[in-house]
Amino acid sequence: MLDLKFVRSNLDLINDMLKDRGYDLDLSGFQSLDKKRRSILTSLEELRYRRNKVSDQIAVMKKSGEDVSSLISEMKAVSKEIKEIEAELPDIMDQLNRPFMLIPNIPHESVVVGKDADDNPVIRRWGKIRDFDFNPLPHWEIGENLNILDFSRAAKIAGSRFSLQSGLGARLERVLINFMLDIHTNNHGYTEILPPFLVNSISMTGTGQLPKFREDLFKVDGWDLFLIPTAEVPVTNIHRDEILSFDELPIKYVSYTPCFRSEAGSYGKDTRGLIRQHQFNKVELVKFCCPEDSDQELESLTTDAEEILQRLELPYRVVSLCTGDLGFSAAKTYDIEVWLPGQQLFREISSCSNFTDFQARRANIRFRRKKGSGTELAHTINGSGLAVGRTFVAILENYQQPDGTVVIPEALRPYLNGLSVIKKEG
RNA sequence: GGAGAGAUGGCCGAGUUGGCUGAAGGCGCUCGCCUGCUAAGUGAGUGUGGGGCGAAAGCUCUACCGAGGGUUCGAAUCCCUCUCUCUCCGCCA
Repeated sequence: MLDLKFVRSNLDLINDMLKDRGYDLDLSGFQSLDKKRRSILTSLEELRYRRNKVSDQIAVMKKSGEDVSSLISEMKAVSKEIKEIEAELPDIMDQLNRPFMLIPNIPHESVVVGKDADDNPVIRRWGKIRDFDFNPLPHWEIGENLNILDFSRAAKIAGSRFSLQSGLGARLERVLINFMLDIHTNNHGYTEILPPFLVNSISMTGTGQLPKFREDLFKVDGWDLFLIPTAEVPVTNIHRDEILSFDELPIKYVSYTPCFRSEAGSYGKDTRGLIRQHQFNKVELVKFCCPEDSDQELESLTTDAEEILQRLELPYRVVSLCTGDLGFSAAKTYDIEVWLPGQQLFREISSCSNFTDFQARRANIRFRRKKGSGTELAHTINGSGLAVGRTFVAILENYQQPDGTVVIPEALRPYLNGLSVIKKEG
């Protein structure tokens, strides 16, 4: 959510921004609605002032035994009027808020204007793409051949877009989670969080999933609870409605959670393999910092995520999302894309974003520079560090051997009792 | 699931026969004074959101005592609903 006062006085800028982002949002009614809101508020507060004053007067007069019946009947009318105006207000607020909540964040000045993913500039590349002297297979074939991935039974149990890992497949996934958490906590100074995997609608609104993206969420029938689509939701909401102190910033959290997404609207896309699942594991990095640091904190969060790929020796590139590809709440986003030789493409494995004060305003996350000074909105930053399932995919495809086995990256071997290769079991 | 208790400012804690209580008192914190010894004393200040005026400092109004409704001229105080916390019983990983 943007600042109301800012929008009020920068409507042209907002409209340009919406165009850059490819949004079709009509804000023409905004100004008159906002004016109406303020005039209603003013008259309401005048009436309340009067009521408060006279009520005090009544109390004093009553004590001294004076007759107050005429004042009371007069105030009866005033109270009635107040109630009528109060009843109007929610409707105005709602009319004003509905489009307002649908305005996306303003892109950072460094974000290039573009239409879609094809316009995303590549910022840097890392690692050498391996030269295969055989035809590399996609991970679903590798995994099923090794009996560590089973999509048909997953479909039997739950349906399409679910997966089942077994044996070393399950173990590799678990070990990857530990590996990532260990690096971020021990080497990068993040505090580990294990949050609820279901959250209420207030939390979902705080991070921007609601009201705009309800169809993407799984809701628990009969409860005000949703399955989290990312740890960003519970972890960012840790400090909802809080005033942080300057000294504790930046706050850095790392959290492993499963993530649940309906993937509505992506029918027919990535139907094979582990790429797009209703449930997947992710290790998420979340930061809270002061405004002047958020640019730098996004850079360091991104390199924190990159380090996982470097240690696993998986080649990747970093792209900066253009205006047309940028997410709703983000001012700037770096996508880290890992190379998948089985599919001959770079695939997003982490998305690192600076939300500036956009999420913080919704979620009411503030900080105070000094005791007694005013409050300011914090900036929030988050990114995957990394998507575990896609890391699993990248290992299978990049480390596959002609005989169908998969070599385990050096960095993971200590987590697997020194095991160096995944062979078909049983 | 059954029975009961509670939810007040950064914290503790008054206030429940409705009326200068945005809220006593204490602690903490900030600034000043005093003092000189790892402390004590003393003075002042110390919530958030919204509106109006102002270049600003600031002034002023309004709302907020878990949340939402209701009663009333007037509610932290009365009534209803909900949420959360605690205690006991039951059940359970």
